[in-house]
Amino acid sequence: MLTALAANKSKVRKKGQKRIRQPRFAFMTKSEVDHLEDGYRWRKYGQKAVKNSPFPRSYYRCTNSKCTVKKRVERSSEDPTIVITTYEGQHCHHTVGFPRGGFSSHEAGFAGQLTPAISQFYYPGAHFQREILPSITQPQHVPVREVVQSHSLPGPTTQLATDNGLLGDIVPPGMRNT
DNA sequence: CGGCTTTGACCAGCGC
DNA sequence: GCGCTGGTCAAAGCCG
Repeated sequence: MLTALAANKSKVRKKGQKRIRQPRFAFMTKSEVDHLEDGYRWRKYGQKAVKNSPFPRSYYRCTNSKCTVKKRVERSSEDPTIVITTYEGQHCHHTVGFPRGGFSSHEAGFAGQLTPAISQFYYPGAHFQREILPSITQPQHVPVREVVQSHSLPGPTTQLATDNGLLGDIVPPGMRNT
């Protein structure tokens, strides 16, 4: 890389903004691909190596300018075949035409009304099982929603989810009665 | 040509 | 108070 260029870049830089706490939803998907189609279009804006995992974490943002939903995608350090997708925020729009996948408008609309990641259950070619942990159905003081999805046995993944503590996410009011 | 990915650096929060 | 880590930005490059 050109150092001169890098120096020039640093001059114009001014980022590192606040960290707004938004509702997050974590999903565990057993898949060989990192980026699962969920009916929305995502733009990758960053990738970082995280401490607890040998695999880098990718950061995506919804391409819809009016939509502030973000998502993090990382692989489980214990089972590389498990992809942990964490959604932050809620979509303020329906899915786009699903240019790259096999989504029907009905399913896409359904996903848009619930949570984007739910649509992953319809990921073509994979049979996902959704497992909602007790803390979800019976939210108490901490509105935590933990969803584990896998197209294999949910047992190990459930264990993983709890062990890693990666799925402790806040559920927005509108999401609880689903 | 437009959109998306890559990549390095910056910033803020948190823990020690 | 300092250092570490995570999260975000923005320019350049690549691809369709």
